Amino acid sequence: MSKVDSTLHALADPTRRGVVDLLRHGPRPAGELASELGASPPAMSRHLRILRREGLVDEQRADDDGRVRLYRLEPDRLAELARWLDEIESFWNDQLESFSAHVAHKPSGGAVQ
Amino acid sequence: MSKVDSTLHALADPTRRGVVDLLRHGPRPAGELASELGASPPAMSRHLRILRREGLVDEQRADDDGRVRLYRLEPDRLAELARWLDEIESFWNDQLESFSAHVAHKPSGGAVQ
DNA sequence: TTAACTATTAACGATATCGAGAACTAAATT
DNA sequence: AATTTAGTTCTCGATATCGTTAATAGTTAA
Repeated sequence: MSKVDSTLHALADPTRRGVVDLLRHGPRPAGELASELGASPPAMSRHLRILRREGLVDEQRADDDGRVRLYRLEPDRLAELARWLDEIESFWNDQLESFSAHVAHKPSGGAVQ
Repeated sequence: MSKVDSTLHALADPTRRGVVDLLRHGPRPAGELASELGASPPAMSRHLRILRREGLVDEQRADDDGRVRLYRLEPDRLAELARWLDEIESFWNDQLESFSAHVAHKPSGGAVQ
């Protein structure tokens, strides 16, 4: 349903998560991603296609060498995922609060920890 | 490597993510989770076992009826995942900052947008 | 214009995942 | 004690996923 589903699916693979980890520090050519993560070029290409399809990365040819394809992180989907997690956490904190309020008879501002 | 991998794998399935979404609002019996998400009891049981194995949920028998197994969210793993995303986002913001610094010659506090 | 290089796509086999139905366990009800 | 209820485990077949090898496209270098 939500786009978070497909984002999670894309990140479920360790190689693809490794790509995201590497791209945090800046754009990189597909070949470097492959060699650093111990994946064959075809395998990496497939992973990159999935990440591209899910909008997690973006591709662009290198200025100085048209053969090289630079991949860079596209953080919007990750931000969505972060929002989903925040949502869950806020609900969770509400529950903890109401629980401690129940116990301590102090409706707001109780030290939950 | 990291525990985030297995967490993502556990959340990759839409049914399992639906379970997490439902459990945000409070504990629920396995049967309710199954019927609300349109999964057969055996299928739901398998999904719950995976979520339990990855530490995302916890199970406990109901006080008033020992047949019922209540599942509740265990948010630690989700918090780890949130931290991983925060890490990526902070790197990303650093990059945006250094980029805008490059452009605007003002190292800190520039409006990135 | 060839040859080398970067990367992608295609075809195929191995492995993993998932759901459905049957059998089983444990607790409550009668 | 026998039956019903809640949930799990087992087995099996269908489907999806992933990696490897081979072939292809586009770009640069000789």
